Amino acid sequence: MDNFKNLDPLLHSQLRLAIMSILMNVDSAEFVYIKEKTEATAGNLSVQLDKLSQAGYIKITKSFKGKKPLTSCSITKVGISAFEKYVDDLKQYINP
Amino acid sequence: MDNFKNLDPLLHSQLRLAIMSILMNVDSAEFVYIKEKTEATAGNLSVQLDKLSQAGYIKITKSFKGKKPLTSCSITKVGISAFEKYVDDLKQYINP
DNA sequence: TAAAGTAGTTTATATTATAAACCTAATTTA
DNA sequence: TAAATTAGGTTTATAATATAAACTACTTTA
Repeated sequence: MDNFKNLDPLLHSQLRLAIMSILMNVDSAEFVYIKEKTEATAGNLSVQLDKLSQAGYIKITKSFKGKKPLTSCSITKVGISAFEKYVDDLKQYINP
Repeated sequence: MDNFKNLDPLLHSQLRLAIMSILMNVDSAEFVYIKEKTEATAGNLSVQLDKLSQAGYIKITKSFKGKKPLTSCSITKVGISAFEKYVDDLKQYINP
């Protein structure tokens, strides 16, 4: 309980944290839904989803809704663990 | 309770958050003490303390301990409010 | 069929964090 | 007492990160 634990840099980012926060509470979410909830630009969201996916924190499934592309995201077990650890580590910073 | 609040970018940084966390719990702290607790390099610490000071979140007092320079830091009222707001905003991200 | 819209991705730029190099003064060692 | 070492920083250069602008590919509407 002495020094500060390093916060997972992948999660210590407002947008990625918001994405993970959403995905913690749903089975899966579509690109457009996440975009609206986070108020992120599509470009930024695309990049950050990719990073989370690269890390294995989320799973991205590309399909079609009718004839339009549809990107769906869901959190993985690894992602859940990482999120929980992040929250736990963070407590050290925000509690007296 | 719908969309995500923006997290104060000045506080949403591991090192600056650690600095503020320390200063929330003491009257004042010396540069070297903060450096040890946070395990930051002196250069990085110097820069980040300066940013917090510029924002009015902390007060930096430069004096001498014997013949050596001594930099002391303390949190301001503005800093306390900002920290508390940050923690509050953050809860939206980490609670279900 | 031209213009506008949807759902994204790629790439260029701005911002931020970090470390390396540097400074000044004091102290120790040879 | 000259040279190296240490303390306590600051400044500056670089690496990493976030963001927005521009672009792609396809679809719908006028």
